[in-house]
Amino acid sequence: SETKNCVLEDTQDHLDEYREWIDGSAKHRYSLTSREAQSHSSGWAMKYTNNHNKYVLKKTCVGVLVCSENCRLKDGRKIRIRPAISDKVRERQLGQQCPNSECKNGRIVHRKCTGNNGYPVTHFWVHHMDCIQFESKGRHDHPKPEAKRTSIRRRESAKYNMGENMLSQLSHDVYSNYNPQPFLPCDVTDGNEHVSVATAPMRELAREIFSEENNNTKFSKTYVLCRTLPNYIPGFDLLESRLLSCVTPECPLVLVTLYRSGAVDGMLEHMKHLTVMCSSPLQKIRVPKWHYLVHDFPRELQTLAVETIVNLMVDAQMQTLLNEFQYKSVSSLYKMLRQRILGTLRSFEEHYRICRYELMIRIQDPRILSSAEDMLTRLQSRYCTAKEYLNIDVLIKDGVLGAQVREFWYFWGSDIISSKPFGGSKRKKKLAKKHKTAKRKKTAKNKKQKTTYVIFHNKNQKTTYPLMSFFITTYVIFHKWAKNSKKSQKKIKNKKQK
DNA sequence: CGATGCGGGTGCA
DNA sequence: TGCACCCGCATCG
Repeated sequence: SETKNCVLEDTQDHLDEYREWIDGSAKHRYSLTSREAQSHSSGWAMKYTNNHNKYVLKKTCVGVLVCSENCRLKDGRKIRIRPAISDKVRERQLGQQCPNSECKNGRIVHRKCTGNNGYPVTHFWVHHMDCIQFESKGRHDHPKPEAKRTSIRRRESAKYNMGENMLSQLSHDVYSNYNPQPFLPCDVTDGNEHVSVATAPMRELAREIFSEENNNTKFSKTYVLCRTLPNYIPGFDLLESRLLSCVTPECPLVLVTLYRSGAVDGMLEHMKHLTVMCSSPLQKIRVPKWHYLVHDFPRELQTLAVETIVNLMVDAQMQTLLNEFQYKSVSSLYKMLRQRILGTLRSFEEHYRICRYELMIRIQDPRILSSAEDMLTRLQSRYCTAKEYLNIDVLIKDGVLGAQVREFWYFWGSDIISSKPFGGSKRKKKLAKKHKTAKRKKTAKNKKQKTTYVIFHNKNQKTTYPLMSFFITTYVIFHKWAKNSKKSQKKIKNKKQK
């Protein structure tokens, strides 16, 4: 097994392209973003098999349905019907008349799969931090059943009785969702390169601005806006990434990243890297500590990019929850987490709109309002350099806008953010302290009574801590869910006893 | 409605 | 204890 582990470690970074018709014993590592891998699908008709192991999803092949007369269609092909996955439905399929109009005596019969030592071929699926692992055992000793698409297409055609052209168009539309197109304007081949390349600009910029050695402790206290040159990083064009750090253990980093374009792999690598960066090095499991995560993608990339991020977060959360609670029911938890995280994602436009609105309604004076608008435009401009951004921070600190902006940050940003750009005078510090202690009290209170979790249910704070609130609600939901499942188990047991 | 997954349960080696 | 298989059930598209 030691050699096996070595081999696994060697290939750890390599992800495989999803393949539909895997035959023979094989092992693959698929991307977390792969739809097919997510749905554990295969060209072969595979049914779920209970192996009493919550970590590992096991499926067995249900073979193929063929004609008892072994007839041929006009084009010479033989009948290979995809068997239904559920036993009852498959039972129903058997004995029906052969769909070939020229075959009159033919009946549908089941050809079982015995390619795995006399047993059906098995597939195993395991979800990991960085990939979905697949393993197949045995070689199919029967022809391929018709693909999922064609069997559905057949149903569609029966339903709508459409012409061939319309039909192919329809199925193309339907299935374009299932086969995410690889992002074309991507010339990156090796995923490993992204990480090192991606880190450089941030660290370089940090060094440039603060003229410091690449010292991790110092770096972790900087407030950086980084803007990378177009096409500087292969795989994705990072428009800008704001990174705010602080010493608070719950939330060491605040991150705002905007991608202009890029390949999913590149983004995934970038996000992975950020996950590591945003995690405390002492932690065994790398959990992203994003306080704010705002993304703006081109429309065609949005789904994939969001998918990437969500998967990453889901996985990080999954690992934590599973480790924390020793609960192994992966799939429903996975789905639940996905939904929660998707619910907390907000587009940059939306985020900006809300922030801007909140800022503007606080400014009464029309002159100040216009200079605020100017400032926002300047900050938004793609020519705004990092130094300039810091200068604007200084401007805000002592300028006319200071009070409003500060108030805005206290309300919309957390104390973590606001304390950075608006350190400043004693009065401001007092203000900040007030806010901080108030929040701390609340937190402490709620830490004691673990079952209520109202910290982030306050209307204002909910918007302030979207992800934190997510973490908390996840925690609550998870507990409720675990309780309920225990309850239902008890109920069932009680019923049986009765 | 069927695909998919969960999990209790049984029989066998 | 591991494996194959059965069944009922819940969820989802």
